[in-house]
Amino acid sequence: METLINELNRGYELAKQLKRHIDPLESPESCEFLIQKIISTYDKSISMLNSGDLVGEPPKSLSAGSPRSEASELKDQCQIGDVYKKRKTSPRWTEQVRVCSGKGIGDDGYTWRKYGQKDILGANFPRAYYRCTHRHVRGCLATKQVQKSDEDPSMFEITYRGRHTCVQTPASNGKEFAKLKKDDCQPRLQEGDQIPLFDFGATFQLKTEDMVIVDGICPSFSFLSTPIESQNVETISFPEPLKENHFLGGDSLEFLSSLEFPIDNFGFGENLQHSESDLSEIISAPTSVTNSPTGNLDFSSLDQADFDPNFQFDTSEFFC
DNA sequence: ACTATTTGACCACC
DNA sequence: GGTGGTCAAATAGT
Repeated sequence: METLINELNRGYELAKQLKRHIDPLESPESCEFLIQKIISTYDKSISMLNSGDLVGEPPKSLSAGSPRSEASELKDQCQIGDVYKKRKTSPRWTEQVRVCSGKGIGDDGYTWRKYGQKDILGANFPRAYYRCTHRHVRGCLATKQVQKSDEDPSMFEITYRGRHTCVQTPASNGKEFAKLKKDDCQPRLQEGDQIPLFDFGATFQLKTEDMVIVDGICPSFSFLSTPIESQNVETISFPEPLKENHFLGGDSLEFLSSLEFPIDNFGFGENLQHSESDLSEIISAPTSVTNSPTGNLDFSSLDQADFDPNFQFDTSEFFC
């Protein structure tokens, strides 16, 4: 295990060195993206290994934040009348994900409703509590906690608790998607604001006229039709140059357009009028990239595609 | 009017 | 008794 950690650390450092040697002006955005992806993967893997998350875990991908089996799943099945006793018997496994960027944190494709916030002892920032919007309608007991990192205020630590028992689709969850909140450093969107794309740091200019375009593009990236069971979370961070319109900002929408995603597969062709929250949701949803049925989708598919302008996602695999 | 967020209070756990 | 998680009334936003 120690050797493995050392190797991962080595790879992590090498990837960072490589990143430093690449001239952003000469390198394709894809290279920058992939390198950042590598670093992110190493970072997560190391964290998982150091925290012992893999002990007793099923052989899932190292790059994903595997659920931690804190207690028997049998407890998950308990039905407790007293709401306060639910804490005792609710699903005990948790997932943690670090999300780069102070905007659009935790936009993972599910709709969440904030139900509380607490100052945590020893933490510089309060912890926000969210539960699935469909808690009452569909009895979904999934919750998550969002807390700004003490070490790096630009990072957020998100802890997921419980599995979604609801099935959320872009069309169904858009209206209720968690609003951006000032307390979480998520300023409300306004025309001209930069909003995160993919929720890993990339941003692009939000313009009223872009709405339709975004509606057409973002669903392709939103791994929203998330399976109930798979909640591994992937953190992908774009380097600063990419945040500043080099990759997805401004004219870089061309890049997204060039990917030619079959948006009709998501049912967005029928409803191009989305609310602001719809947009933020759609855009940021892929925070949990590995929420896909593949369990570890990552962007390996992008690797294979080498950013071929003609590349298309096989959505049948991701969204079925 | 409806929905989401805020926040003080309550409760379980350690 | 302290702390964290949740509830629910009050408040804000649309």
